[in-house]
Amino acid sequence: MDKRTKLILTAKRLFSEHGFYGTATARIAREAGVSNGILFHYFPTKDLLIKAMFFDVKDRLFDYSVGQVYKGATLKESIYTLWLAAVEFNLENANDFEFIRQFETSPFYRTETELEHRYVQLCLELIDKGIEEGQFKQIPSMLIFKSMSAQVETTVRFLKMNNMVLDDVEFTHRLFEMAWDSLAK
Amino acid sequence: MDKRTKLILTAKRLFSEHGFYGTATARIAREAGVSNGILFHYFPTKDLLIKAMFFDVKDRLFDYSVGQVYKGATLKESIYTLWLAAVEFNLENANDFEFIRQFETSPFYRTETELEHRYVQLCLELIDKGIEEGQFKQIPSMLIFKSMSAQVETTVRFLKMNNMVLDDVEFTHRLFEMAWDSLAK
DNA sequence: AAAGGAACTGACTAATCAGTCAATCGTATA
DNA sequence: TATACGATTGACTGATTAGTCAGTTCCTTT
Repeated sequence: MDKRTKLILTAKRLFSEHGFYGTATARIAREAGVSNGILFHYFPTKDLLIKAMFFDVKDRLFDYSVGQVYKGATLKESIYTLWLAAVEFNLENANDFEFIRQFETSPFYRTETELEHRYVQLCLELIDKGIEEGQFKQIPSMLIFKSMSAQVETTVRFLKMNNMVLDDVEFTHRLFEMAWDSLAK
Repeated sequence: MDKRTKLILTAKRLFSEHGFYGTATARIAREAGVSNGILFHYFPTKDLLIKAMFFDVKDRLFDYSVGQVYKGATLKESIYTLWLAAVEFNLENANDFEFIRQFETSPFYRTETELEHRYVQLCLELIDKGIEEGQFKQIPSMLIFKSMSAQVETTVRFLKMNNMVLDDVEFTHRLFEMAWDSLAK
C-alpha cells in the first residue's frame, strides 16, 4: 500500500476516534509508519488532508451504491436501493461514517463542497422526478435529500449503538418505511 | 450581567463560529471583557465549560417548550407543539443550535449525558404512549426520538440556509407532516 | 553510468494554548 | 477598625503543534 493511502486510512481512524483537532499530524505520520515530512508532501496543510479525505469517502460511496440501482426499477425500488446501500456502507465503514459526521458539522464544511459531488446530483435528480410525478410531497428536493441523509445517519447510529446488523429483512423494511413515509405523498 | 454568564454567552458565540478547538480560552475571556484567570475560576477546565454550556442549553429548551404542551391535547397536537417549539427555539437561538450540533458530534458527547436530561425523558414518555396506543410505528422509541430530533435539525438548517422564517402556516404544516408521517402508523 | 527529479526523512522552529499562581480588590461580618 | 474570604487580575509556563527545510534515497530516462 502506498504511503498516501496509508496516511488517509490512519488519519480517518484517528480522526474518528479523537476528532480533527484532537489528532496531531505527527501522530498520523507515526502510526502510519511514515515520516512526518511526507504527510506535508502529499497534503500541504492539515485542512487539505481533511478535504481530500471527504472526497475520497464520497467517491467510494458513489461507486458502492450507484451500481446497484438498475434501469427498470420503480422509483420506490431505486430509493430503497440507495437507502440500503448508504446504511450498509456506513455500517461497514465505521471510520468513514464517523469522519463524515464530524466533517459536516465542522467549520471546514460548506454546502458548495457537497453540491459539487455527483452522488448528490444523482439523488437530487431522482427526488425531482418523484416530485414531478406526484409521488413525493411538495417540498424542496434539497430538503428531502437532507432529510433522507439524516434518517440514514440516525438509523446507522442506532444500529451501531445497539450492536445490531441488518439481518432481519422484516425489521429492515420497517426502518425503510420510516424514511419513505416522510417523503411519500 | 455577571461574568460567569458573560463567559457562557461569549463562548457559545465563538464556539459556534470557530468550533471548540478553534477557540482559545484566552480569546473567550478577552471578548467577554474579563480576565483570563476568572474563566478557570468558574470552569476549572475547558471541557467543564463545554459540558456546563450543554446543560444550560437543554435547560432553556425544556423551559421554552414544555410549558406550551397543555394537558388536554391529543398526541399529535403535543408532538406538533414540541416539534414547533424546538424549531423555533433553534431558529431564534442560532448560537445554541450550532453549539449543540458540534457538541453532539464531538468526543465530549456520550449518550448517557443526554439521557439524564428531563427533556429527553419527557419526549420518550410521549413516544412510548404513542406506540402503546398503536398510533406510532412499532419501532424502538429511542430511534423515533432520534429521528424526530434529526428532522428538526434538518428543517432548521434548511430554513436558515434559505433565509426563511416560519411565517407561512401552510408550509409549516407541510414541514411537520414530513416528520409526523415518518413515525405515524 | 550519469543526470535529474520525485519520494522520503526527521530534526527543528515559531507560534499557540490550557491552565497556574501570587497578588490585589471588594465587601460582609465580628 | 480589623479580619476574612471569595472575586478578580494578568503575567507567566510547560507542553503541544502545524509546518519547514536541508539533505538522502530511489527510480526513470537518456
